[in-house]
Amino acid sequence: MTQPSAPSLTRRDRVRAATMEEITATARRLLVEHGPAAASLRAIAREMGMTAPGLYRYYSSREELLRHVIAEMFRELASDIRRAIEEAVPPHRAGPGGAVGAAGPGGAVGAADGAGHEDPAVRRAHAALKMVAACREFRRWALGHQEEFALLFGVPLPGLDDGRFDIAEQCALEFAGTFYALFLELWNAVRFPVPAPSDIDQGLRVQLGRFRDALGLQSDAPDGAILVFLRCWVLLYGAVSMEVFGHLQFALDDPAPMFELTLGDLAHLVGLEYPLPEG
Amino acid sequence: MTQPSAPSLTRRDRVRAATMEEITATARRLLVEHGPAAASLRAIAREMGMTAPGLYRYYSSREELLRHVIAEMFRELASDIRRAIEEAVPPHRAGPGGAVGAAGPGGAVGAADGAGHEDPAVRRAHAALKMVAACREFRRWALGHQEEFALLFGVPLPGLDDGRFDIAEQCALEFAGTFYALFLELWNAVRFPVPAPSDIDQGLRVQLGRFRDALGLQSDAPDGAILVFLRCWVLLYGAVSMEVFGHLQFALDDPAPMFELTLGDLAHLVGLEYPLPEG
DNA sequence: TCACTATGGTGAACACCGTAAACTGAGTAC
DNA sequence: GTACTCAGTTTACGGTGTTCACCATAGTGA
Repeated sequence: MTQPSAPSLTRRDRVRAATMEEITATARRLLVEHGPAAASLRAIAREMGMTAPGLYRYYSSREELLRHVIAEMFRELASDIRRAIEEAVPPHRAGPGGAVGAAGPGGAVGAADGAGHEDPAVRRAHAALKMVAACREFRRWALGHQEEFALLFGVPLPGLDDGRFDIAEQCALEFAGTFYALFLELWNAVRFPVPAPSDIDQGLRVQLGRFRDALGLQSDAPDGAILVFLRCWVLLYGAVSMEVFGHLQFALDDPAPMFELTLGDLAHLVGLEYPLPEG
Repeated sequence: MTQPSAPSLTRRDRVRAATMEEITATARRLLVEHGPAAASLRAIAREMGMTAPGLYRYYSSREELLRHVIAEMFRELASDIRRAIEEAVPPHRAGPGGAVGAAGPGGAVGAADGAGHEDPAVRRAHAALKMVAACREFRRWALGHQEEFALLFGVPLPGLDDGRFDIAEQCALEFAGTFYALFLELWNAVRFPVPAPSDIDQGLRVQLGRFRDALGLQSDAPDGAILVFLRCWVLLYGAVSMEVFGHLQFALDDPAPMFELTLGDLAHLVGLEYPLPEG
């Protein structure tokens, strides 16, 4: 040891070991505050009062660390959207035999509210409110968490798709399940028109079936409904990511009114008329 | 000079100076062949038989170099799409007084073909064929140039939007003009329903007008038509970028049939029925 | 022909980066 | 006491963008 007292001078005294959550939280904070390049292993470690190689005790690479950050963000986003869905409809006191909604792992939140309601018109209205709230919350989160959104929905990390099913993809699927659960409720409430099985490309139909199985929510929704779900998702993704990534700036300074029209398109896809009473 | 003959041994003899085009071409080749991280200044320079600081004679930073690469890609993509549009309809011998289409800087290609035709049904059919061809070519290019597509339409470079109007944005606008010129032809041929000016949010309408002016193609298309144009673009962008970025893989292995349905949605937006005779 | 200048580079250096290997100090089970 | 594990640290390697000082060549005006 060349400088006997150097270690205790240069680093913060660590009274306990770091945790994986602290590391991902630090990484995320740096990412949000100073951009993706600032979330380097050295910077993360420095922020925690340690050195970069120490992080390898917790994650095998920077990419694996980032995947855990991604997973955490997916969970937060899904949670925020579930909350927005819950708050979209007034609380409903279910009857004694009510609340039969099958809440799967995706979390069919609010299934006891609108879905369990006996009046079809109320169920329909509640489902529409929830749908609009979920889409709005997705956009709100994206605009308020642009760096995070870019990580979740932008160009994927280089080695992300090496065959195995990692935690980020798992949480992404769970996030999709949040929307899908809402969509199922909508389908049960509205029964909007969907393509007949015979009108769907054969190869596409088997893929839709696999996707439904992967989501884990058992349902009687036909393949056509899942198809409509994906079309809605594509439209929502396109509108929000174009806005967040600035790809609409060549045309619009403020894409907000355009998004309202997108909501109208979405509502049209699921048999609703959009201009609802605003919240 | 410590080693008299060293310079001529270690580097390729450069008989002439490098050009900016050679540099961007080399950068692009490395990007495509080995991913974005491989397009480092040192690698580009090495590939050209020079050293990294020499590149600063041509570009003030790596980012500026990449912006020129982006501009070149936008030009190529626009050119490919224009060619696909031209080849979508059989060549038409215009009458003596024909070919009145106002070809602006965006390049209203084929304006002398379908747009100048006298039979409305033919004009309509040709416009539909061109629209489908353009969208298909956009997807084809994206799938065949995934690294390039990610650069053009993924998360933008960090410092890209620092106020000034650089060459990449200029070429992006020109690319948009390619689609817009086609869209104008479609509008003139089909006159599909568009939102009335009074139905469009006031703030949105002035933005749409600004956008039309920025494109430079003088036209009598109403604001509602530009709005439909943007909605088409959002849908197309969403479908293609989700597929290229792998964000549909959680649901679909092969998104091709899904894209055909997206084409149907697009056709519906512009008053056409999609299942056309395939090319 | 001489001096001057612009062009188009080079090599060294700086401050970073992810990562691997060897090592170290504390705590703990036996 | 001894072996072992944990949670890090040093050190090092090769890579990155970028800056700086320098240099060879070409062209030009006097």
